[in-house]
Amino acid sequence: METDELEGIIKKRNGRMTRIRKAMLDIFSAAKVPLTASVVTESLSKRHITADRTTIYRELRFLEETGVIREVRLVGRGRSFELSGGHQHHLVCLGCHDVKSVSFEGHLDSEEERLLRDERFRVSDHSMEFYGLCDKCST
Amino acid sequence: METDELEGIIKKRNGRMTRIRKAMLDIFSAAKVPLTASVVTESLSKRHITADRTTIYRELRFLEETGVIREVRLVGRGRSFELSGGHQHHLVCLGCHDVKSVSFEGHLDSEEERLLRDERFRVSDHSMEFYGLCDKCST
DNA sequence: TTAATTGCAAAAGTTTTGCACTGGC
DNA sequence: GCCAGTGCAAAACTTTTGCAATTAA
Repeated sequence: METDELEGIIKKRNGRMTRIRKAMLDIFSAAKVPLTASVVTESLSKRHITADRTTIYRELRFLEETGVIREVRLVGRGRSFELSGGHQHHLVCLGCHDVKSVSFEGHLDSEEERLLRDERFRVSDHSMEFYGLCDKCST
Repeated sequence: METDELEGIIKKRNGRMTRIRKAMLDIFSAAKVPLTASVVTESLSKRHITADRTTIYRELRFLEETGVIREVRLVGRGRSFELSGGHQHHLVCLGCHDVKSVSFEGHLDSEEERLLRDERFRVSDHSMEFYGLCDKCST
């Protein structure tokens, strides 16, 4: 998603482009893996921007409600978020706990159709994570 | 997994069959969805068994380390656990927040082989969750 | 101006740690 | 009797709430 596009979404919600919000959008745009609230706080510090915990959490909720970011849950990690665009899946190393985002080359459409037919469950989103050992840790 | 089998696993770890541990094994065996620490505490109460929070958390860790249960992360829910045997996936309703466990009829073996080949990542486990609306909430 | 955003204080919820006591085997 | 298991108190960590002050538009 482009920065301009993000700003458009936020303006529709009567959102204002504050220093903290802009920095958080930058941080999520640059992130290659999902970020927790505390990691976002650290990233802001590196940019010499201080923000109260409360503000971070409120902003995360705001960005999630506007659809800019989405929540990700990974075993062994705290609640985290990533940019909504470009649906990512994750490789979580059980050795070094590193996370890598990857795109899934398979397709789940037929499975989602089956769930609608058999379970009467209308899928709108899914998550898929792989746990195991990365190259460094597998020896 | 059979109860006898579970007891065998625990004995190998020098584990003792206490009232609380036995009750927790029963609770997880009967559960149809992943359980959080607080839900486990409530379930124990219903059986007139009181257990300190500390004990619950220590027991959850013990059961996870012995491989009896595994951690499950679902968006919108706290950290939860389910019995390891019979790998389950989940339908999470975004309307009523109910969870249903289902087995996936597809196959991810080829995808896991691709990850080993292209990413040098050795998959040992995966999670897959579907989010959407259940029958009741989709009207 | 004025409504959205922020910081601060405080509370609520979750998970862990240290230590002394209890209870399975 | 030994040592795993337990409860209690306390701390660490995460997330939310209420309110007054600030600031983008």
